[in-house]
Amino acid sequence: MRVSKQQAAENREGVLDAAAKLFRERGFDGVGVDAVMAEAGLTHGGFYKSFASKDALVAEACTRAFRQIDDFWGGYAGRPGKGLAAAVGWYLSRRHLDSPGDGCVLAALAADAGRRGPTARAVFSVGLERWVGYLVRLLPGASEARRRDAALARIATMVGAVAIARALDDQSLADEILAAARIAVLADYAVPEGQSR
Amino acid sequence: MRVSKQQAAENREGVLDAAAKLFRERGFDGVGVDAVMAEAGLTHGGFYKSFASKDALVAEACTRAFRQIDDFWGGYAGRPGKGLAAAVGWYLSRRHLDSPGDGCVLAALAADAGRRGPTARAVFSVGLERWVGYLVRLLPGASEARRRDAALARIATMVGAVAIARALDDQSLADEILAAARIAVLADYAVPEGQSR
DNA sequence: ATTATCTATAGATCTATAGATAATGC
DNA sequence: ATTATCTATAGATCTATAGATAATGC
Repeated sequence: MRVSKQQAAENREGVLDAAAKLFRERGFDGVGVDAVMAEAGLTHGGFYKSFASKDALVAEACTRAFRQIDDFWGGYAGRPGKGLAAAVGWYLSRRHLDSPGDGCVLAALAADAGRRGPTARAVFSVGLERWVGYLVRLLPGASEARRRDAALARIATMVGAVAIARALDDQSLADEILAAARIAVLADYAVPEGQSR
Repeated sequence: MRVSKQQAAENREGVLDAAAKLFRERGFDGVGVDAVMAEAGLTHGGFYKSFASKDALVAEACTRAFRQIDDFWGGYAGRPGKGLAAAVGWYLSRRHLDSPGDGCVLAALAADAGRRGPTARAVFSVGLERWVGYLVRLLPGASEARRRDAALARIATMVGAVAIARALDDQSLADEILAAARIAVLADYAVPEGQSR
């Protein structure tokens, strides 16, 4: 019943992976500690040897989920121009909609995070700030301040579009809002100056 | 212990008001039937005389919450030009952030709705479509199709900005994303042609 | 007599803890 | 001997139901 120190560390990682996935799929209140442990292939009793509380798990699991944003947007942040369209294309896609457990933590859990305490909210503040940094690098524009505003607004558009599209029963309306968001996020940036609108 | 037919109808309305408020504040999974009934000043046992299930309550409470969107945006939809800035000004305000129980149902519950069944999601589809209708009337623009795209994207921006801002621990970052969304939502529309960007 | 609400409770689930178990690591 | 995990369970909470209660409405 006891495993090696390394295996125990791997198990802890597995719990975090399971939590990061399940929370995004069902929300913080929709997933119990038992479900997370079961997803990780463990029994629920051992949970509190690794984590102080469910709240601590929430914070760590979100930190982990934000790392996927780093990987994705950070990966595009080096390249200019075409990178933005490709990244936005995936973000505002049906594929992203249909895989919340592996998708953007903000689109899946921003409202849930708003109902939690300072610990989880701090993770979201730091994570958002990093995403803004990557996006600022992808957006051409005059001043740094303007690019920062543009990045913040575009993140809001993308996150809102995915969250809303998931809430809809009407698939064609969901596709419409994704398409409309794509146009708004790429307009004035991917398209040469003065060509759009 | 029994009340008049009229009083019973009023009690049912009170339960829906309580649910519409509490769900937006704590999420569907964060509020039990008992809490809703207590908020309405009733005991939980009587709940199932009025509603078939919690799911039925969720759907009806969201329908009620969407009616507030009708009142607010529908009220502005008649007037052109200046109405948009005023409506957006409230929507993207600290006051709205701080009163989720009386605020936009999409900003508070879109992600939650995405985890529910077709009944609740149908309410969101119909409610969103109505909001789009009001906003299309507020947005000048060339073709109907372009105005519809603009309305959808701007709804996504507003909903995303409020949901994200609520998730943040950092108040100044929250204010920043609200301000950035304000600029993005009003640009090219409230500002005379060619003057912005 | 009907019925809106209340009291009480069943059965499930959730967070958290206690103690047992058995393999690791000194 | 230490400790990672398991079994078992406490105490709270959640959805839903059953039966009692008492005022309405025929």
